This record gives sequence, structure tokens and C-alpha cells, in this order.
Amino acid sequence: MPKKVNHDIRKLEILKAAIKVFGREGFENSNLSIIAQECNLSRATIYQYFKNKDEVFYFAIKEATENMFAKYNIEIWNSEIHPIDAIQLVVDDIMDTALLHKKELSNLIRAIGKLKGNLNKIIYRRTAKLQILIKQKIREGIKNNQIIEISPVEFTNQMIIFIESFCFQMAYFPEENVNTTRNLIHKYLQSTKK
Amino acid sequence: MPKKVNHDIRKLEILKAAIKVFGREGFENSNLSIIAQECNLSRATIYQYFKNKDEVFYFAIKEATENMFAKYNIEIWNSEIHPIDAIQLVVDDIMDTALLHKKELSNLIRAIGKLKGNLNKIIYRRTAKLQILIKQKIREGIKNNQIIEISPVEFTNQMIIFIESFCFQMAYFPEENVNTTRNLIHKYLQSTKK
Amino acid sequence: MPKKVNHDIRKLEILKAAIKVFGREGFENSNLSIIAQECNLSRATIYQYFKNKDEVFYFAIKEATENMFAKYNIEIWNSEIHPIDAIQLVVDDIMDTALLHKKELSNLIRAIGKLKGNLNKIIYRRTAKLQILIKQKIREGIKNNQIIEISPVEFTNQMIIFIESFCFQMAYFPEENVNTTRNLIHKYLQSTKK
Amino acid sequence: MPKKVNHDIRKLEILKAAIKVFGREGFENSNLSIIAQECNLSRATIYQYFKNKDEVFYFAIKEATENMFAKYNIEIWNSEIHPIDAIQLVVDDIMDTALLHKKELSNLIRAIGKLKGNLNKIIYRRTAKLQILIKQKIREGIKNNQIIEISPVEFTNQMIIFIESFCFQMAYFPEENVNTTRNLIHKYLQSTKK
DNA sequence: TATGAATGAGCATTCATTCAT
DNA sequence: CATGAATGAATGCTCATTCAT
Repeated sequence: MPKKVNHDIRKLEILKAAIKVFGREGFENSNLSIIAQECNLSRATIYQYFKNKDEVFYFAIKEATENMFAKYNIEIWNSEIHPIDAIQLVVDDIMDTALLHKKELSNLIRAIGKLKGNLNKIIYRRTAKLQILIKQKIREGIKNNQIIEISPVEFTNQMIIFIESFCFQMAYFPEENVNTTRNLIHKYLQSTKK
Repeated sequence: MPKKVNHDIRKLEILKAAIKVFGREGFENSNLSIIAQECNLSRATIYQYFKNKDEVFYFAIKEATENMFAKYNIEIWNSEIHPIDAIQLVVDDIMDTALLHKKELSNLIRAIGKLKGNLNKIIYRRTAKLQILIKQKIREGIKNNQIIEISPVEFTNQMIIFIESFCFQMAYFPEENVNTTRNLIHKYLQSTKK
Repeated sequence: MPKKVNHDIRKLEILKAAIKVFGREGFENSNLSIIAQECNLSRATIYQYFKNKDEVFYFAIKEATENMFAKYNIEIWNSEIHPIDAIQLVVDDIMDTALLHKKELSNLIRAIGKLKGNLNKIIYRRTAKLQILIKQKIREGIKNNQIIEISPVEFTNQMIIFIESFCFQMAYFPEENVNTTRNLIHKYLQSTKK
Repeated sequence: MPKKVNHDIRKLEILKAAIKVFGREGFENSNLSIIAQECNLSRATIYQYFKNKDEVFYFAIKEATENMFAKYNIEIWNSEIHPIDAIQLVVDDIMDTALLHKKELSNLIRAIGKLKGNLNKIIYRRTAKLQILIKQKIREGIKNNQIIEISPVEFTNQMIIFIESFCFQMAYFPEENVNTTRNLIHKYLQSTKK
């Protein structure tokens, strides 16, 4: 029996390497040579797992963003604190995580816009779960008379925009103080409490 | 020194051509060939005016953003309307202009992030004039008891962030409805009125 | 020695697959990948049976042409018709068969010229049997006073050249009307009748 | 003023180099690297004169065959000898020239069939002039009662087929004695004399 | 024996940059 | 000053071939 590697595992290895390279070199400076080097394979080998360069890049970005907001569906949302405070905790955590991986996230964000096809949309959908959870919290808060009467949909959109803003600011104006945005979000959130 | 002037004029011609090409072809698809063609020069001639490609791109972006917010210092600011409404008019106008030149601006914004060196900072300073004017309006409003007591600096930063958000959203998520951001800005602005 | 037989059978399977692929894809577009796929083997396995790609191609062409003119030794030759008419029937049948498998034959013919080494000679010998039979018929015809006095060898060569011409024409100028050649052959043949 | 080479001359140089390489290495083994080397240019330079590889190959073949049968329109046709003998002289000369440049012509012939697009047709048209001249000679011969009543068109087609046959034979069966074909042609020609 | 995996060598193509005129 | 010409260095991609299991 020949040597046998799990195809999906190897694929993932390549994608992880790609993500690593994106983070280190920046999206535009990444190419299959560097990615191949990163996962100790030859360029030719990558073509055994992916049809072409674009496919590697596409799935790498997809992989990198897949579970970006996945963890927020558990702990915080089930706590007993004020819904607005719960949302604020989540948003703060997102921003902290973003700051922690500033460089990598910046490169990733820049990469999103460059992909052919409508990956933008796919990426945007990554926030879908988060949006649902925020909306639920808002509805719950209104029902429990904890929040002023606002449109949950509108409010959620605004939260997403804030987060987006924060990320873009961080990615494109790295020297800028992002605390202003944080304050703005806090202020906006607290203003909806009853 | 007529030679000198000519030299600068020719330089500007190249930069204008570059900007035109960026807007039309997108930053990543722009190269010296197309730019040279656009200004009816040979590629080689460009090297008489700029050290290398990066320099052309750098100064082109600089030039393109130089006077971006210049026009807002005249009409509106001198009007008799409520300072917050004046600011809103300006911000709305910026957003309308942005939407009008959606494609070109999107390409430009994407270009900013790609430049080597810290052009970002330079670009950010383009808003300096606008920031000063907003701060003045706010101080004036507070003095005249038209606006609640807020930090002019903080408020101005927030405005800039909102505008940035709007532009980035437009550039990276072109299908998304940008009206939510507009509403958010309006709401925020009106909430500061006394 | 069942192992040995198996080995040869497998070898033949590979060659048959190769011939099938040549006919379908054309020689230049054929590679070991497609051939391996065609016989449900892995590319690597082919190297157990053949030294390298060229060897596969060589023997495939050899195999494909091996029995090309084999069938003509039976029916027609034993009939009672005029020897020249018998030859004409055979030659017509060759041309009809060629036209029937135009694409495959064209690909095959083009393949012949591309092989390294002197396969050409081998291929040419494929017609040996046919040549012998034609010569016999001619000698028979002369003996029976049915044909004018011609050199059987010379005549046979000319027939082979005509068939070759027909095939090459078909392969390289597919749009051309091949009937002229057919008429030429008919005329030539009939002119030898007494 | 910059260095200036005549574009058409340089183009021709590249094509001549390509033809040389085709003749030496065979069409399939020819690539832009070798061609570039042959004309002492870099591969990249070739792209200044031709859009892509296919274009180089296309025009090289075109160039190589352009004047293939051009010379036959002068001397022989105007002579006083029997029209059939004139045709025979021309055809013999074609065959002699072909034999003289056996290897190059062989490679060329093999190349023709491999080109994308309908170069075949273009190549075939190279014989157009020759065909016209043969037809004229035949008509003249019939009028002058020197030739039996044959269809000039049919006869000409047959001549072309013979020449084709000869070339293909030479290209694909280089060891074979081509004199048989020559004899066949001679015999056929002389049989049309009155 | 069979084959999954890996790869080196090779090819077409692009583009920023240099240089001689 | 201007530029036609030339090119090196990349880059994406293919495919025959080798090797370990």
C-alpha cells in the first residue's frame, strides 16, 4: 500500500499555510511559491489539491473567516446581565481579539476586497449568526422593558457597521487611536438602555 | 526658470493620468504601460520624473486626495443655519459625492491600503482641514448654547470615523444598503442638539 | 506461467487504452494521465510495464497498425472476378474504412510522424502482407492474360503510394474532396486491364 | 533619438530564426526559448513583436511557405517545349528541391498539420498559382492538339495530389525510395500526350 | 505488484526597469 | 529630454518521472 495522506487534512494544511503567509507577507505579496515553502511542499504539489491559485486563495480566506464569530453563541448570551451589556461584552471581545491579531486581521481584511467573484458576500454572511444573536437580545430586552423601543434590525445593522468600521480603521490606519470608536459604540449602546 | 515649471507640469500630467487609470482600471490592474499610454508618453519617460513605479503610485494617490475636502470651507460654513445642520449638510454632501463617484472612489480607497510606506497617515491628514472646521462649528454651537456640552475633539473624531465607515462600506460591500450608516449619522448628529 | 500471461495482457490493456485515447484526443493532447485513467490504473503503474512515455506511445502505434490490412487476405482474393477489380474492391474498402474512421485515423497518421526513432519503417511494413497479395494478383492476371505487361513490384508500390496519398490527404486536408484521388486510382487500375 | 530598428525587419528576423529552429529541432520540440536564442534575443523581446507563441508559429509557417512555388511562373512556362514536358520539368524541379531540403521540408510539413486554426487551408492555397499555370498549359495543349481531351481541373488536382504524395512520403517515410512516385507521375503525364 | 504522493524541469506570459541613441 | 528596444525576474501552470509503502 502506498503512502497515504488524508486529502482533507493536507488541504487544510495548505490553507493554514496560506493564511499564515497572508498574515505575514500581506495578501498582495503572497504567491504559491511562498505558500508551498511554508507548508514544506513544492508548488506543483499544491495543484494536486487545488485547481488553481484562485481556488487556494478563495478557500484560504473562507477558512480564515469561517469560525470568526462562532464562539459568541454560548457563554455571554446565556448570562443574566442586561442585554445591552451582554452585547457590549461581545463587541468589546471582538475588538480586543481584532487588536490582538492586528496585523493578520489587517491583511485578511485587505484580502477580502481583492478576491474575484462575490466572496465579499460570503464573508459578509459570516456575521449572520452574530446578527441573529444581537437581534434576539434586543427583542428580549424590549420585551423585558430593559431597552427603549428601537428597531432590532436597524440596531443590529448599526452594530455591524460599527464593528466593520473598527476593523477597517485598524487595518488601514494602524497608527490611529481606535478608542474613539470604542467609546462611540459604548455611548451608543448605553443610550438605548431604559 | 521656465524649465522647472514645465517639469512640474509634466509630473502633474503623469499623476493625473495615473489617477484616471486607477479610477478606470482599478489599482491592481494599473501599470506603467497603461499610465504612459494615458498621458501619451513612453514608459521610459516616466522614469525621468519618478524614481520608480511605487513613487508614481504614491504621489498619484497623494495628489488624488489632496483637495478632497477642500471645497467645504466656503459656502456652508458661513451660512446662518444651526451648526449641527451645517455639519450634516457637509457630511451628506461628502457621502453623495462619494456615491456619485462610487467606482472611482472605491478603487482609490482600495489603493490606499496597498501602498508601501505610511501613506495611510498622509491620507488621513487630508481630513485635517475638515476636522478643524467641524471643531470650530462645534465650539461655536456650544458657545451659542445650540449644542449640548460635548468634547469637540471627540465629536469630530467620531464624525471622521462615520465618514470613513461610509466610504469603506461603499468600497468593500458595494451591494449593501448604505442608508443605515447615513441614518446612524443623522441620529447621532441630531442627538447633540439642545 | 500464469503471471507472465497476465503481465502481457495488462500491457496490451494499456496499449489499447492508449490507442483509444490517441483516437479520441489526438496524439498531441494525449498524456499518461489520460491513458492511465482510460485503463483504470494509476499513472505510476504504467511504469511497471513500460520504461517511459515514449515506449508506451511507440508500442501503442505499433499495436494499432499491426492488423490494419489483415482482413484482406480472405474473401475478395478468392473470388472469381477480374484481378484488377479485386484489387479495386480492396483499395476501395480500405478508403471507405478510412473515411468511416476519419478522425481516429487522422490522429493516428499524425501520431506516426511524431514518434522518435524509426517507427516509420515499422509502420510501412504493415502493408507488407497487402503488397504480397497485390503482387500475386497481378502475376496471376498477367499469366491469365487479363492484365497488360507491367512490373508487379512497380505496380504494387504505386498502389501503396495511392493509398498513402489518400490517407494523408484525409488527415491533413480534411475539407478537401478526396474523390479525385479515388477517381485517379480507378482510372489507373482500369488502364492496366487488357 | 533612441535606437531604432525596423519593426518589420526584426519581425522577419524572428520568423527566419523560427523557421531555422523548426527545421533543425522539429516543430514539436521548438519553443520560444530556442527561437529567442537563435536570433540572439531574449524570450521577452519576442513579445514586443508578436502577441503570443501561436502568432510566431503561424507567421513563421506562412513565411516559410509564402514563396514556395513562386519561381515557376517565369522560365519554363514560356518555353517552346511540349506543355506536358513543361509541366513535368516543373514537377520534377519541385521534387528535386524538396529532396534537397528534405529534413527542413519534412519538419515543415509536419508542422502544418499541428497549427491551430485553418492554416491548412492557407497553406493549401500556396499551390493556387501553380494550379492556375498547370491549367493554362493543359488548355493550351488541348487547343494545340498536343494533349488528349482531359478535364484541366481534374488533371491539375491530380498533379497536386501527386506532389503532395511525394512530399508526405518524403516527410514520413524518409528511407523509402521516392523514385516510384516520380515514375508514376512521369508515366501518367506522358500518357496524356497525343 | 500497485499506487498515492511528491517534485523538478520546463513553458508561456507579464512587467518594471535599464540603456543607448 | 524623450524613447525605442531589450531584458531579468517573477508567476501560474503542466507533466513525466520517482519513491516509499
